[in-house]
Amino acid sequence: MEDHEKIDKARERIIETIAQNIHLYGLVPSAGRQFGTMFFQNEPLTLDDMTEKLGMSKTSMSTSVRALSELKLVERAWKKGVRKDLYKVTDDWHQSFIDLFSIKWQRSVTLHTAAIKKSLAELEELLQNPVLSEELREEVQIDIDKLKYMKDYYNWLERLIDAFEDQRIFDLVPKFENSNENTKN
Amino acid sequence: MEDHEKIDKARERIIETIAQNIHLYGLVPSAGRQFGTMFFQNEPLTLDDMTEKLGMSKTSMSTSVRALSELKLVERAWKKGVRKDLYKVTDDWHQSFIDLFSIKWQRSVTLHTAAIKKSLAELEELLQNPVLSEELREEVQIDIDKLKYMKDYYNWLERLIDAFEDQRIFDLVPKFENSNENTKN
DNA sequence: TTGTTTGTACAGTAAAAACTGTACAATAAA
DNA sequence: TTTATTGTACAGTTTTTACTGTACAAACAA
Repeated sequence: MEDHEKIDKARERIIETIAQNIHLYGLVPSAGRQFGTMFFQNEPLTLDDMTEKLGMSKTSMSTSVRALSELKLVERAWKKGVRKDLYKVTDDWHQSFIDLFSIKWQRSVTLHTAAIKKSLAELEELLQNPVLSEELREEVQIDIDKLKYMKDYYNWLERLIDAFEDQRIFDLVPKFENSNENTKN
Repeated sequence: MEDHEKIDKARERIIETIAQNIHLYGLVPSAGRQFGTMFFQNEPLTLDDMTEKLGMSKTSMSTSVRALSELKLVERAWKKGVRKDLYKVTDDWHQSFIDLFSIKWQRSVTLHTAAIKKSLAELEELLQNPVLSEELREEVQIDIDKLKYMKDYYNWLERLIDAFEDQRIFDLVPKFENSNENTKN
Protein backbone atom coordinates (compact mmCIF):
# COMPACT_ATOMS: atom_id res chain seq x y z
CA MET A 1 0.00 0.00 0.00
CA GLU A 2 1.20 3.44 -0.84
CA ASP A 3 2.13 5.60 2.14
CA HIS A 4 -0.55 8.21 1.74
CA GLU A 5 -3.17 5.52 1.38
CA LYS A 6 -2.16 4.35 4.82
CA ILE A 7 -2.76 7.81 6.22
CA ASP A 8 -6.12 7.93 4.48
CA LYS A 9 -7.10 4.55 5.85
CA ALA A 10 -6.23 5.64 9.38
CA ARG A 11 -8.32 8.76 8.88
CA GLU A 12 -11.23 6.92 7.29
CA ARG A 13 -11.54 4.65 10.31
CA ILE A 14 -11.92 7.65 12.59
CA ILE A 15 -14.28 9.45 10.25
CA GLU A 16 -16.55 6.42 9.99
CA THR A 17 -16.59 6.01 13.76
CA ILE A 18 -17.63 9.63 14.14
CA ALA A 19 -20.29 9.17 11.46
CA GLN A 20 -21.71 6.19 13.30
CA ASN A 21 -21.88 7.99 16.62
CA ILE A 22 -22.95 11.47 15.61
CA HIS A 23 -26.58 10.50 16.18
CA LEU A 24 -25.82 11.31 19.81
CA TYR A 25 -25.74 14.89 18.65
CA GLY A 26 -29.00 14.44 16.79
CA LEU A 27 -27.23 14.46 13.46
CA VAL A 28 -27.14 11.98 10.59
CA PRO A 29 -24.02 10.03 9.55
CA SER A 30 -23.29 12.24 6.55
CA ALA A 31 -22.98 15.26 8.85
CA GLY A 32 -20.56 13.21 10.94
CA ARG A 33 -18.54 12.41 7.84
CA GLN A 34 -18.48 16.07 7.04
CA PHE A 35 -17.25 16.90 10.52
CA GLY A 36 -14.63 14.17 10.40
CA THR A 37 -13.39 15.31 7.02
CA MET A 38 -13.01 18.85 8.27
CA PHE A 39 -11.22 17.58 11.35
CA PHE A 40 -8.39 16.04 9.34
CA GLN A 41 -8.07 19.06 7.13
CA ASN A 42 -5.45 21.48 8.27
CA GLU A 43 -7.13 24.40 6.57
CA PRO A 44 -10.70 25.67 6.93
CA LEU A 45 -13.00 24.49 4.15
CA THR A 46 -15.53 26.20 1.92
CA LEU A 47 -18.87 24.68 1.00
CA ASP A 48 -17.45 23.92 -2.42
CA ASP A 49 -14.51 22.09 -0.86
CA MET A 50 -16.94 19.93 1.09
CA THR A 51 -19.07 19.28 -1.98
CA GLU A 52 -16.00 18.01 -3.73
CA LYS A 53 -14.59 15.95 -0.86
CA LEU A 54 -17.87 14.32 0.08
CA GLY A 55 -19.50 14.12 -3.33
CA MET A 56 -22.70 15.66 -2.08
CA SER A 57 -24.73 18.64 -3.21
CA LYS A 58 -23.83 22.11 -2.07
CA THR A 59 -27.31 22.48 -0.62
CA SER A 60 -26.70 19.52 1.63
CA MET A 61 -23.36 20.91 2.70
CA SER A 62 -24.97 24.20 3.52
CA THR A 63 -27.74 22.74 5.65
CA SER A 64 -25.57 20.30 7.54
CA VAL A 65 -22.79 22.78 8.18
CA ARG A 66 -25.45 24.97 9.73
CA ALA A 67 -26.60 22.11 11.93
CA LEU A 68 -23.00 21.50 12.97
CA SER A 69 -22.58 25.20 13.72
CA GLU A 70 -25.69 25.35 15.85
CA LEU A 71 -24.25 22.61 18.02
CA LYS A 72 -20.96 24.53 18.08
CA LEU A 73 -19.13 21.59 16.54
CA VAL A 74 -17.80 23.74 13.73
CA GLU A 75 -17.31 27.48 13.48
CA ARG A 76 -16.70 30.13 10.88
CA ALA A 77 -13.09 30.85 10.05
CA TRP A 78 -11.51 33.71 8.21
CA LYS A 79 -8.63 33.84 5.83
CA LYS A 80 -7.65 37.01 4.08
CA GLY A 81 -8.45 37.20 0.41
CA VAL A 82 -10.98 34.37 0.56
CA ARG A 83 -14.45 35.51 -0.26
CA LYS A 84 -16.30 32.27 0.39
CA ASP A 85 -17.45 31.29 3.85
CA LEU A 86 -14.91 29.12 5.60
CA TYR A 87 -15.57 26.58 8.30
CA LYS A 88 -13.40 24.66 10.71
CA VAL A 89 -13.91 22.18 13.51
CA THR A 90 -14.12 23.76 16.95
CA ASP A 91 -10.93 22.94 18.76
CA ASP A 92 -12.16 22.63 22.35
CA TRP A 93 -14.08 19.37 22.33
CA HIS A 94 -14.78 19.47 26.05
CA GLN A 95 -16.49 22.80 25.49
CA SER A 96 -18.37 21.37 22.51
CA PHE A 97 -19.68 18.61 24.72
CA ILE A 98 -20.78 21.15 27.29
CA ASP A 99 -22.45 23.28 24.63
CA LEU A 100 -24.25 20.26 23.23
CA PHE A 101 -25.40 19.21 26.66
CA SER A 102 -26.55 22.67 27.46
CA ILE A 103 -28.32 23.37 24.16
CA LYS A 104 -30.13 20.04 24.04
CA TRP A 105 -31.25 19.77 27.63
CA GLN A 106 -31.91 23.39 28.52
CA ARG A 107 -34.75 23.55 26.06
CA SER A 108 -36.28 20.41 27.49
CA VAL A 109 -35.99 21.72 31.04
CA THR A 110 -37.60 25.02 30.12
CA LEU A 111 -40.52 23.41 28.29
CA HIS A 112 -41.15 20.84 31.00
CA THR A 113 -40.90 23.35 33.81
CA ALA A 114 -43.45 25.60 32.15
CA ALA A 115 -45.86 22.74 31.48
CA ILE A 116 -45.52 21.39 35.00
CA LYS A 117 -46.13 24.81 36.52
CA LYS A 118 -49.28 25.30 34.48
CA SER A 119 -50.74 21.87 35.13
CA LEU A 120 -49.86 22.09 38.79
CA ALA A 121 -51.70 25.41 39.08
CA GLU A 122 -54.78 23.94 37.38
CA LEU A 123 -54.85 20.96 39.69
CA GLU A 124 -54.33 23.06 42.83
CA GLU A 125 -57.21 25.22 41.64
CA LEU A 126 -59.37 22.16 41.12
CA LEU A 127 -58.60 21.10 44.67
CA GLN A 128 -60.14 24.36 45.94
CA ASN A 129 -63.56 23.30 44.69
CA PRO A 130 -65.47 22.36 47.88
CA VAL A 131 -67.93 20.07 46.13
CA LEU A 132 -65.25 17.93 44.48
CA SER A 133 -65.90 14.27 45.13
CA GLU A 134 -63.56 12.52 47.52
CA GLU A 135 -62.57 10.12 44.76
CA LEU A 136 -61.55 12.85 42.36
CA ARG A 137 -59.83 14.79 45.11
CA GLU A 138 -57.63 11.80 45.73
CA GLU A 139 -56.85 11.37 42.04
CA VAL A 140 -55.89 15.03 41.77
CA GLN A 141 -53.66 14.77 44.81
CA ILE A 142 -51.80 11.82 43.30
CA ASP A 143 -51.20 13.78 40.10
CA ILE A 144 -50.00 16.79 42.06
CA ASP A 145 -47.48 14.60 43.85
CA LYS A 146 -46.28 13.22 40.53
CA LEU A 147 -45.88 16.69 39.10
CA LYS A 148 -43.97 17.81 42.18
CA TYR A 149 -41.63 14.90 41.68
CA MET A 150 -41.08 15.95 38.07
CA LYS A 151 -40.50 19.51 39.20
CA ASP A 152 -37.74 18.41 41.56
CA TYR A 153 -36.19 16.30 38.85
CA TYR A 154 -36.12 19.10 36.30
CA ASN A 155 -34.77 21.45 38.92
CA TRP A 156 -31.90 19.01 39.41
CA LEU A 157 -31.37 18.84 35.66
CA GLU A 158 -31.25 22.62 35.50
CA ARG A 159 -28.59 22.71 38.20
CA LEU A 160 -26.71 19.95 36.40
CA ILE A 161 -26.65 22.02 33.22
CA ASP A 162 -25.38 24.96 35.25
CA ALA A 163 -22.57 22.84 36.64
CA PHE A 164 -21.48 22.06 33.10
CA GLU A 165 -21.91 25.57 31.79
CA ASP A 166 -19.88 27.23 34.51
CA GLN A 167 -17.14 24.58 34.24
CA ARG A 168 -17.64 23.21 37.75
CA ILE A 169 -17.89 19.79 36.16
CA PHE A 170 -14.12 19.92 35.78
CA ASP A 171 -13.77 20.04 39.57
CA LEU A 172 -15.42 16.65 39.69
CA VAL A 173 -13.91 15.29 36.49
CA PRO A 174 -10.68 17.08 35.56
CA LYS A 175 -9.75 17.31 31.91
CA PHE A 176 -6.67 15.24 32.51
CA GLU A 177 -6.33 12.27 34.78
CA ASN A 178 -4.53 12.76 38.11
CA SER A 179 -4.30 16.43 37.38
CA ASN A 180 -4.77 19.22 39.87
CA GLU A 181 -4.54 21.75 37.10
CA ASN A 182 -8.15 21.48 36.20
CA THR A 183 -8.59 25.20 35.84
CA LYS A 184 -6.23 25.34 32.91
CA ASN A 185 -7.49 26.06 29.41
CA MET B 1 -65.66 21.77 31.74
CA GLU B 2 -66.30 18.59 33.65
CA ASP B 3 -63.89 17.96 36.53
CA HIS B 4 -62.23 14.88 35.12
CA GLU B 5 -61.71 16.63 31.82
CA LYS B 6 -59.67 19.20 33.73
CA ILE B 7 -57.49 16.47 35.13
CA ASP B 8 -57.07 14.99 31.67
CA LYS B 9 -56.15 18.34 30.21
CA ALA B 10 -53.48 18.87 32.85
CA ARG B 11 -52.13 15.40 32.09
CA GLU B 12 -52.25 15.87 28.33
CA ARG B 13 -50.10 18.97 28.56
CA ILE B 14 -47.39 17.04 30.37
CA ILE B 15 -47.66 14.03 28.08
CA GLU B 16 -47.30 16.19 24.98
CA THR B 17 -44.30 17.95 26.45
CA ILE B 18 -42.67 14.62 27.12
CA ALA B 19 -43.51 13.47 23.59
CA GLN B 20 -41.87 16.54 22.12
CA ASN B 21 -38.69 16.09 24.12
CA ILE B 22 -38.22 12.35 24.09
CA HIS B 23 -36.01 12.66 21.00
CA LEU B 24 -33.27 13.45 23.53
CA TYR B 25 -33.52 9.79 24.41
CA GLY B 26 -33.41 8.82 20.76
CA LEU B 27 -37.09 7.93 20.76
CA VAL B 28 -40.00 9.13 18.66
CA PRO B 29 -42.92 11.17 20.03
CA SER B 30 -45.30 8.22 20.12
CA ALA B 31 -42.95 6.42 22.51
CA GLY B 32 -42.97 9.57 24.64
CA ARG B 33 -46.74 9.56 24.65
CA GLN B 34 -46.67 5.95 25.69
CA PHE B 35 -44.30 6.76 28.52
CA GLY B 36 -46.38 9.76 29.60
CA THR B 37 -49.56 7.72 29.56
CA MET B 38 -47.99 5.05 31.73
CA PHE B 39 -46.70 7.72 34.08
CA PHE B 40 -50.18 8.97 34.94
CA GLN B 41 -51.55 5.50 35.34
CA ASN B 42 -51.48 4.26 38.90
CA GLU B 43 -51.35 0.65 37.85
CA PRO B 44 -48.89 -1.11 35.55
CA LEU B 45 -50.21 -1.55 32.02
CA THR B 46 -50.32 -4.45 29.59
CA LEU B 47 -49.60 -4.10 25.88
CA ASP B 48 -53.32 -4.37 25.26
CA ASP B 49 -53.99 -1.53 27.68
CA MET B 50 -51.56 0.63 25.75
CA THR B 51 -53.07 -0.36 22.42
CA GLU B 52 -56.41 0.79 23.69
CA LYS B 53 -55.25 4.00 25.35
CA LEU B 54 -53.06 5.13 22.46
CA GLY B 55 -55.02 3.72 19.55
CA MET B 56 -51.97 2.08 18.07
CA SER B 57 -51.18 -1.44 17.00
CA LYS B 58 -50.00 -3.98 19.52
CA THR B 59 -46.86 -4.53 17.46
CA SER B 60 -45.96 -0.88 17.86
CA MET B 61 -46.59 -1.01 21.57
CA SER B 62 -44.37 -4.04 21.83
CA THR B 63 -41.44 -2.53 19.98
CA SER B 64 -41.58 0.83 21.68
CA VAL B 65 -42.02 -0.58 25.15
CA ARG B 66 -38.88 -2.55 24.48
CA ALA B 67 -37.03 0.59 23.44
CA LEU B 68 -38.26 2.28 26.61
CA SER B 69 -37.10 -0.69 28.65
CA GLU B 70 -33.65 -0.70 27.10
CA LEU B 71 -33.22 2.87 28.21
CA LYS B 72 -34.55 1.86 31.63
CA LEU B 73 -37.37 4.35 31.38
CA VAL B 74 -39.93 1.64 32.02
CA GLU B 75 -39.64 -1.73 33.68
CA ARG B 76 -41.55 -4.95 34.01
CA ALA B 77 -43.98 -5.16 36.86
CA TRP B 78 -45.75 -8.10 38.39
CA LYS B 79 -49.22 -8.46 39.78
CA LYS B 80 -50.51 -11.79 40.95
CA GLY B 81 -53.06 -13.45 38.77
CA VAL B 82 -52.19 -11.38 35.71
CA ARG B 83 -50.78 -13.44 32.89
CA LYS B 84 -49.92 -10.65 30.49
CA ASP B 85 -46.67 -8.74 30.74
CA LEU B 86 -47.02 -5.60 32.81
CA TYR B 87 -44.97 -2.46 32.50
CA LYS B 88 -44.58 0.62 34.63
CA VAL B 89 -42.54 3.80 34.53
CA THR B 90 -39.28 3.59 36.45
CA ASP B 91 -39.65 5.67 39.56
CA ASP B 92 -36.12 7.02 39.99
CA TRP B 93 -35.79 9.57 37.20
CA HIS B 94 -32.36 10.70 38.29
CA GLN B 95 -31.21 7.14 37.89
CA SER B 96 -32.93 6.93 34.51
CA PHE B 97 -31.02 9.95 33.39
CA ILE B 98 -27.77 8.39 34.56
CA ASP B 99 -28.62 5.13 32.80
CA LEU B 100 -29.43 6.95 29.60
CA PHE B 101 -26.25 8.93 29.77
CA SER B 102 -24.25 5.85 30.46
CA ILE B 103 -25.84 3.63 27.82
CA LYS B 104 -25.68 6.22 25.07
CA TRP B 105 -22.19 7.55 25.62
CA GLN B 106 -20.35 4.48 26.81
CA ARG B 107 -20.82 2.83 23.47
CA SER B 108 -19.48 5.86 21.68
CA VAL B 109 -16.46 6.05 23.96
CA THR B 110 -15.66 2.39 23.45
CA LEU B 111 -15.94 2.56 19.67
CA HIS B 112 -13.93 5.74 19.39
CA THR B 113 -11.23 4.56 21.76
CA ALA B 114 -10.74 1.37 19.78
CA ALA B 115 -10.62 3.21 16.45
CA ILE B 116 -8.20 5.81 17.77
CA LYS B 117 -5.93 3.15 19.21
CA LYS B 118 -5.80 1.28 15.93
CA SER B 119 -5.20 4.31 13.75
CA LEU B 120 -2.63 5.65 16.15
CA ALA B 121 -0.71 2.39 15.99
CA GLU B 122 -0.77 2.42 12.19
CA LEU B 123 0.53 5.96 12.04
CA GLU B 124 3.27 5.35 14.62
CA GLU B 125 4.28 2.35 12.56
CA LEU B 126 4.36 4.46 9.43
CA LEU B 127 6.64 6.89 11.20
CA GLN B 128 9.17 4.09 11.71
CA ASN B 129 9.75 3.88 7.98
CA PRO B 130 13.16 5.53 7.46
CA VAL B 131 12.59 6.42 3.83
CA LEU B 132 9.36 8.29 4.53
CA SER B 133 9.45 11.72 2.91
CA GLU B 134 9.79 14.69 5.23
CA GLU B 135 6.50 16.04 3.94
CA LEU B 136 4.56 12.88 4.73
CA ARG B 137 6.32 12.52 8.06
CA GLU B 138 5.02 15.93 9.03
CA GLU B 139 1.50 15.08 7.88
CA VAL B 140 1.54 11.89 9.91
CA GLN B 141 2.77 13.72 12.97
CA ILE B 142 -0.07 16.22 12.73
CA ASP B 143 -2.60 13.38 12.54
CA ILE B 144 -0.99 11.66 15.50
CA ASP B 145 -1.34 14.82 17.54
CA LYS B 146 -4.98 15.09 16.55
CA LEU B 147 -5.64 11.49 17.55
CA LYS B 148 -3.91 12.03 20.87
CA TYR B 149 -6.17 14.97 21.48
CA MET B 150 -9.19 12.79 20.74
CA LYS B 151 -7.83 10.12 23.03
CA ASP B 152 -7.62 12.57 25.92
CA TYR B 153 -11.10 13.80 25.21
CA TYR B 154 -12.63 10.33 25.19
CA ASN B 155 -10.72 9.46 28.30
CA TRP B 156 -12.34 12.45 29.96
CA LEU B 157 -15.75 11.34 28.70
CA GLU B 158 -15.15 7.89 30.12
CA ARG B 159 -14.35 9.37 33.52
CA LEU B 160 -17.40 11.59 33.24
CA ILE B 161 -19.59 8.55 32.65
CA ASP B 162 -18.00 6.90 35.67
CA ALA B 163 -18.80 9.93 37.80
CA PHE B 164 -22.45 9.56 36.85
CA GLU B 165 -22.56 5.81 37.23
CA ASP B 166 -21.06 5.74 40.70
CA GLN B 167 -23.29 8.62 41.83
CA ARG B 168 -20.44 11.03 42.48
CA ILE B 169 -22.33 13.49 40.29
CA PHE B 170 -24.63 14.02 43.27
CA ASP B 171 -21.69 15.39 45.26
CA LEU B 172 -21.42 18.16 42.70
CA VAL B 173 -25.15 18.52 42.04
CA PRO B 174 -27.25 17.23 44.94
CA LYS B 175 -30.69 15.87 44.19
CA PHE B 176 -32.26 18.62 46.22
CA GLU B 177 -31.19 22.20 46.40
CA ASN B 178 -29.29 23.35 49.50
CA SER B 179 -29.26 19.81 50.75
CA ASN B 180 -26.35 18.08 52.44
CA GLU B 181 -28.24 14.82 52.35
CA ASN B 182 -27.11 13.94 48.88
CA THR B 183 -26.38 10.36 49.73
CA LYS B 184 -30.04 9.62 50.40
CA ASN B 185 -31.97 7.38 48.03
C1' DT C 1 -25.31 50.87 -13.12
C1' DT C 2 -24.47 45.67 -14.87
C1' DG C 3 -22.28 41.19 -14.39
C1' DT C 4 -20.43 37.52 -11.06
C1' DT C 5 -20.23 34.83 -7.33
C1' DT C 6 -22.03 32.71 -3.17
C1' DG C 7 -25.32 30.76 0.06
C1' DT C 8 -29.84 29.19 0.81
C1' DA C 9 -35.18 28.68 0.07
C1' DC C 10 -38.04 25.78 -2.02
C1' DA C 11 -40.06 21.93 -4.63
C1' DG C 12 -39.45 17.49 -5.99
C1' DT C 13 -37.33 12.86 -5.45
C1' DA C 14 -34.99 9.17 -3.14
C1' DA C 15 -34.10 6.81 1.03
C1' DA C 16 -35.14 5.63 5.70
C1' DA C 17 -37.98 5.00 9.53
C1' DA C 18 -42.37 4.34 11.77
C1' DC C 19 -46.30 1.83 11.89
C1' DT C 20 -49.77 -2.02 10.73
C1' DG C 21 -51.60 -6.71 9.98
C1' DT C 22 -50.65 -11.40 9.56
C1' DA C 23 -48.53 -15.39 11.00
C1' DC C 24 -46.50 -18.04 14.29
C1' DA C 25 -43.69 -19.65 18.34
C1' DA C 26 -43.83 -19.88 23.23
C1' DT C 27 -46.34 -20.43 27.23
C1' DA C 28 -50.25 -21.37 29.98
C1' DA C 29 -54.81 -23.56 30.69
C1' DA C 30 -57.93 -27.28 30.13
C1' DT D 1 -52.39 -34.27 24.90
C1' DT D 2 -55.43 -30.08 22.72
C1' DT D 3 -56.98 -25.28 22.89
C1' DA D 4 -56.37 -20.53 24.01
C1' DT D 5 -53.67 -16.58 24.85
C1' DT D 6 -49.72 -13.60 24.48
C1' DG D 7 -45.66 -11.35 22.49
C1' DT D 8 -42.96 -10.62 18.54
C1' DA D 9 -40.81 -11.57 13.68
C1' DC D 10 -41.57 -10.28 9.35
C1' DA D 11 -43.47 -8.25 5.07
C1' DG D 12 -45.85 -4.58 3.29
C1' DT D 13 -47.54 0.24 3.60
C1' DT D 14 -47.52 4.87 5.11
C1' DT D 15 -45.16 8.67 6.79
C1' DT D 16 -41.11 11.19 7.55
C1' DT D 17 -36.59 12.63 6.67
C1' DA D 18 -32.51 13.24 3.81
C1' DC D 19 -30.88 14.77 -0.27
C1' DT D 20 -30.75 17.02 -5.02
C1' DG D 21 -31.40 20.62 -8.60
C1' DT D 22 -33.24 24.91 -9.72
C1' DA D 23 -34.01 29.48 -8.92
C1' DC D 24 -33.05 33.51 -6.72
C1' DA D 25 -31.55 37.14 -3.27
C1' DA D 26 -27.54 39.19 -1.23
C1' DA D 27 -23.01 40.71 -1.57
C1' DC D 28 -19.27 41.94 -4.22
C1' DA D 29 -16.75 43.44 -8.62
C1' DA D 30 -16.32 46.13 -12.55
